[in-house]
Amino acid sequence: MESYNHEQIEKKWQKKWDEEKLYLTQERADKKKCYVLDMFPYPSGEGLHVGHPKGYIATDIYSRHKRMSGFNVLHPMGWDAFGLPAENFALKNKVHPRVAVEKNIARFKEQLSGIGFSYDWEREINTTDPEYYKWTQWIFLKMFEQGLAYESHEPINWCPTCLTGLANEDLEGNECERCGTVVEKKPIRQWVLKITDYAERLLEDIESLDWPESIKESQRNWIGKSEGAEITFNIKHHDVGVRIFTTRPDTLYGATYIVLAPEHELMDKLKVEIKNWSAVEKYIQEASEKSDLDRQKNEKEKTGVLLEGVVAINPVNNEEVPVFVADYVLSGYGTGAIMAVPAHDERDFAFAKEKNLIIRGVVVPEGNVNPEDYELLLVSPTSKSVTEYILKYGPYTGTGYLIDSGEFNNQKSEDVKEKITKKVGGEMKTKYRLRDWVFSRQRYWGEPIPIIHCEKCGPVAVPEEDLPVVLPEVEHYEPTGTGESPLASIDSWVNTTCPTCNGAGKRETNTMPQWAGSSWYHLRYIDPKNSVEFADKEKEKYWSPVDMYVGGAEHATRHLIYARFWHKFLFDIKEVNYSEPFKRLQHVGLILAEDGRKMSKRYGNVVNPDDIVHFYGADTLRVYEMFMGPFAQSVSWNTESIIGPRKFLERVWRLQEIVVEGDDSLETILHKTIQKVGSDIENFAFNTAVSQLMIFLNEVEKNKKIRTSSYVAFLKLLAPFAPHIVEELWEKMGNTSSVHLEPWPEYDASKLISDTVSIPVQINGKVRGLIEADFDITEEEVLARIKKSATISRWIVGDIQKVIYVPNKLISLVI
RNA sequence: GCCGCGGUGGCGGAAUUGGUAUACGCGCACGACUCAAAAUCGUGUCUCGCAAGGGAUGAGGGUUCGACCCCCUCCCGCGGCACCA
Repeated sequence: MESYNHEQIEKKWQKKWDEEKLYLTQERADKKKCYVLDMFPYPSGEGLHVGHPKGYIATDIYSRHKRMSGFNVLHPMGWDAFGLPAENFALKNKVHPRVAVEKNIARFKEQLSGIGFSYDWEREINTTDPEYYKWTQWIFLKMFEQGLAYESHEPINWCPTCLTGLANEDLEGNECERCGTVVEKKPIRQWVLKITDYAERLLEDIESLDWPESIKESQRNWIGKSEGAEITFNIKHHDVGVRIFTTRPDTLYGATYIVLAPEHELMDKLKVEIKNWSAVEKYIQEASEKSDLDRQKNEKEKTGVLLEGVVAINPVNNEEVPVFVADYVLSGYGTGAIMAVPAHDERDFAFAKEKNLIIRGVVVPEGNVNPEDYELLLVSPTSKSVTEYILKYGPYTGTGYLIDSGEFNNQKSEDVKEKITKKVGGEMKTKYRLRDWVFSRQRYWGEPIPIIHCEKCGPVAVPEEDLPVVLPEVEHYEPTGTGESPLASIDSWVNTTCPTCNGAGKRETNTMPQWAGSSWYHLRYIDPKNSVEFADKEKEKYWSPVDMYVGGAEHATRHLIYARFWHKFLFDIKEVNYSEPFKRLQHVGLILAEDGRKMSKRYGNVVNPDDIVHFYGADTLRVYEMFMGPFAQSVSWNTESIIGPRKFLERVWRLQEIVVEGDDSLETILHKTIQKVGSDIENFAFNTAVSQLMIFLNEVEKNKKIRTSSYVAFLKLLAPFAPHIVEELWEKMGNTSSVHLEPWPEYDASKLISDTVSIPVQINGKVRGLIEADFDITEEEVLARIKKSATISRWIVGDIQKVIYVPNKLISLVI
């Protein structure tokens, strides 16, 4: 027997599979489909490190297993090549982004091909291909048509390093997610997508998804639903009122002042009324200059100014209350105005204390109160005593029974929210934290937004037949920093005619963000070459939705929200059949460097998969990465440990020497292995699947022989994990077609049970011995055997009071 | 602060979801083969103890014949949200 030469074997089969187009996918009515998708990579200049393929290995194993189990599997790959990373790389290396991307893709592809993935490369897509982004632009126009894409001049987050506007999702705290620079607020014209129209559905449908709880939770937090009421406080001697938003209308009787956000529109209208306008104006000015960072730093410190001469009226009791402007109220949320209830809200309490304002409690806590103090409340539930209590302990933000609330006294706070709102003519309202998606970037390397600006007609959609609007060649593609994209300087491209009136028009020069192309790419794989329609309806119906989606958890509140939003929109305009794109999602845990840090060129700790493939082989790499630990968990790479999987494959290689005809001794373990490997793959528990394969191999070696049929079954179980070595061994058995087209072995449930069992004997909760017995031994027999055994029965001192027998598992005696 | 996930040998991690804790692998130690080394194979490897036994799944309590698993109170790590009314 020649020794295991991984390099030769792997090259041989990769070439052959490719030539035979083994993994080509077509729609087939006779088979159930399974769509297995990886989050496609940005082809960055650094190339793949050893962590990138982890997810791809998992989906490859999953796909191969599904194929062998009779499914028609769609398993494609492509490139998310627009956006800042690609552009920044190009700028740094002084090459055109298009050239850089082409080069990087070639490099990525070469690296991937060495690992033996079963992608259908005929469906390869690239978001920067005009034939691809034609449809990205098309979707944008459909949204524009429906009023979901609109122009806005609101101040947005601006990264002073990347020189572009950003969406909320592009921030980490208040830093640019790309470069870590603290963002500024900048008022520039921009395109915005109305994702907030979908907030409720995006939230509701989370429940239907087979996704990790942590990602679902992140999305719920990101959408941030809260239910409350909008209530108007009239302003004395004035015909306008202040519309406030509160989640606690039940505390309306406790409202002792009103606060407006500095940017509130009422400020201008009340200008003449406000006696101390210069002070107020100064405060507003200062607030606008404060960065978000300053605001957060001084979270505890509440600042604000009283609007002298302005008095609001609490609609529930006609009480006159003062009005403040303070930056602890945010203009972007709710109505930008609140009623302040210092007795029952931390922030209002802090502000009231600072400014010495009235604090009036109207809700009595339910339990959990210092008994002495609670007595104070119960004996005399008056404003005074409650206020004393609150001053002593701080605000009570829970629910309870109302006091000092007129007709609502003694009712539970939860029960009166709607009643009180109704009484004052307010309205129950639901608010979301989610903001509309700032969709324009002032950068070169992105999809041009297909809009033409006309002085007469306003923004006009580029007619569908004129798509794609191709990104023009440009001499300088560096960002300008002016709020205009580099495209603005190409007059010949910018100046065009208005499609509506044929007058002079100017093209929109902003481009789309990084996330545009990836928001629908899962659909492009279904019909990757279609240039006449978005996607063939029959094909879409056949493949949709994605059955298994695998990628990093860092996309929880970015790509995964955007893609759900676009998909729902496409569902609404009847382009797709399902309202959710990704039925099941697994997230892949990072592979960290040996030093526990992220792998990065910067730290010089990158392990290149090419080296591992060359030295240990792709099959070893695959088995190792799956064996390292639970799939979703991060683990540190450890080149020392990779020897384990390598030795395992070498031992598998030697197995061919001990294949015999007729030997039944491995039946039970074989069927257990078939069962466990299959269910583990389905559950993404690859580490225990590999471990079970190792256990089986250990048993075979102990047995010193394996019969042909068991060997065949074992090879098939290993095939998804180590496709090359198995294919070689399969061929050596005399087979002429690929093992990867073979059916997955089935297990026989009756053979899972071994003839004998060993039953631990517990006496008063401690294991005192083992009873080796035939399967299905009765309780009486076990007890008899215990009595016979001196080493066990010596522990029985006194009467047996209770016997718990779990058949074939355990017996427990209580003395 | 709120929410979610987690904490098991020297290391990565198993444990059929309440039934022999530490599978599988790495590392380490010893042995075989060898002139020698590598490779390979074998044995051992949670801890205290000569042993009989005892103790241990972040800490402490509880439920149970029996708890890594369920309940309560804490501690630590990771992730999301956070002046969102």
